[in-house]
Amino acid sequence: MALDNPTTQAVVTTADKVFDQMLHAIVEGTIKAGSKISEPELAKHYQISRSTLREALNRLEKCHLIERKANVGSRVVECSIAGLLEIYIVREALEGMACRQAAHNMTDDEIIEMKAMLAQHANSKALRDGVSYYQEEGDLDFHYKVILGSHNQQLINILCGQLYHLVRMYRCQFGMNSPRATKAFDEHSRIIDAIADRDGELAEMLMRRHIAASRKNIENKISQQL
Amino acid sequence: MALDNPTTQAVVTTADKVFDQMLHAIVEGTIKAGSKISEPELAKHYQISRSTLREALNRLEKCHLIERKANVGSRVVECSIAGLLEIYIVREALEGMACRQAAHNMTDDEIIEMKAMLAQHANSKALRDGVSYYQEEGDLDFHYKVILGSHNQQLINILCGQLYHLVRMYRCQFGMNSPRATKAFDEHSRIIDAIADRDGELAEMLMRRHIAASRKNIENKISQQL
DNA sequence: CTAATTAATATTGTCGACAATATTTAGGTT
DNA sequence: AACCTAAATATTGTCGACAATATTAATTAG
Repeated sequence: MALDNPTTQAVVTTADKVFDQMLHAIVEGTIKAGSKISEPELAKHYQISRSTLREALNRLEKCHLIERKANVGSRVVECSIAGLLEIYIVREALEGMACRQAAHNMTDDEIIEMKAMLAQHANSKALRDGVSYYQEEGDLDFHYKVILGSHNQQLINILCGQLYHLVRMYRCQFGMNSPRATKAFDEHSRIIDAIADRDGELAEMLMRRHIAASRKNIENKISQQL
Repeated sequence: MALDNPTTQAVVTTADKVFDQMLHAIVEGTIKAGSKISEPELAKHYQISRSTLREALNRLEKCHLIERKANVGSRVVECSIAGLLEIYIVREALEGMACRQAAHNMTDDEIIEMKAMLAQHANSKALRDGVSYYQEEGDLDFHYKVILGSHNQQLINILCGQLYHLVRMYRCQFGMNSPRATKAFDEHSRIIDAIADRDGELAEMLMRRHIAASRKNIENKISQQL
């Protein structure tokens, strides 16, 4: 899968595998949002002991994909509009800062690599045809690279390690294919330019606007539906 | 304890208690930073089974206080200057945004309560005498209130749930009592004013400067020591 | 028939033992 | 003596069973 998380270490233990499977299942909605998680049932389903399952559940909790109450159990998080907007607020702050840091800390090679990636996106059939590819994988790839470029392990952990699974979940469940594809591409280009110029202040501002625009796009859609 | 985390739910299970004890031990350095964690040894020390201990370890990992490698074990995180600066970068971004949100979302009552808290800090003996109290608990209390005032659950979780334990750990281990006490107090006052004026943009800017000033203060200290 | 109380059931929390993997120690070869 | 190899040891991962708590069902009083 194209946007495999560079921060996720190699999957070795069975708890890792089950975590991976459940991650996909939750993100894609196979395990429904808001549903209660039955440990005995899932343990039987994955053919593992409850201890191992609970280990996997702990990692899902780290990604904020499930919530646990003592002596009661776990539930998959709900996907609400309010929750989505909350995430966008966090992303605006963190990715904005990541972008500023990337402008300071990215190596020249990393910048070259990023430009190459964007050029590839520009040529990609999917972008010309429609919105699908770029919106999904390409967009996430771009944001990933910027975050990694910050060279700030805390930022990387929070954004790539936990928040992005939630972002993907929302994208899957709400089926986001907004008409911002080409516009977003242009914004990405300008962001890279700012990073290449080592202009952290501008880079942060552009990234924040970029994310805020997506958020407002959603807010508009919602208000229209009412 | 004055700055008990409002997001931490009631401690009911034994794993919770052990988590709490280990949390304090790590923050205060009783369990040394960078040290390896022996599951059999600690399980014996706390008189619990390894399963329960591992449950506690999982929560510590969620706070980024320990790091685990598959089939190898857990280590307490190291406290490096670089790591501290990374955290300040994240705080600047997230608390800045939290402050902006607080300006939008805090209730009038919450703002009144905050002003009262600050007035109390101004009168507090500790502030007049020295730097100790305000730097430690008062400062954290202030930041907590702002974060909670954002009414953004994601922000609250990340900042209060995980990042602040690390911040406290650094404060304990590096023994931070900078000469910024009265200056910081003034900055807090202006931030609250901005929130009361519902000026989110200014509130964010002031909070970011406030945190950036702390970071630069540390950077200066370090460069002097070299 | 409704509501509260209690009994029955199911689920989560905790435990100790075994299996798989890593680390250390001992031994042998160059 | 240094280095690689292999046995021994210790540590982590996984399992199934029991205890504690919550949820549901049954029973009884009003």
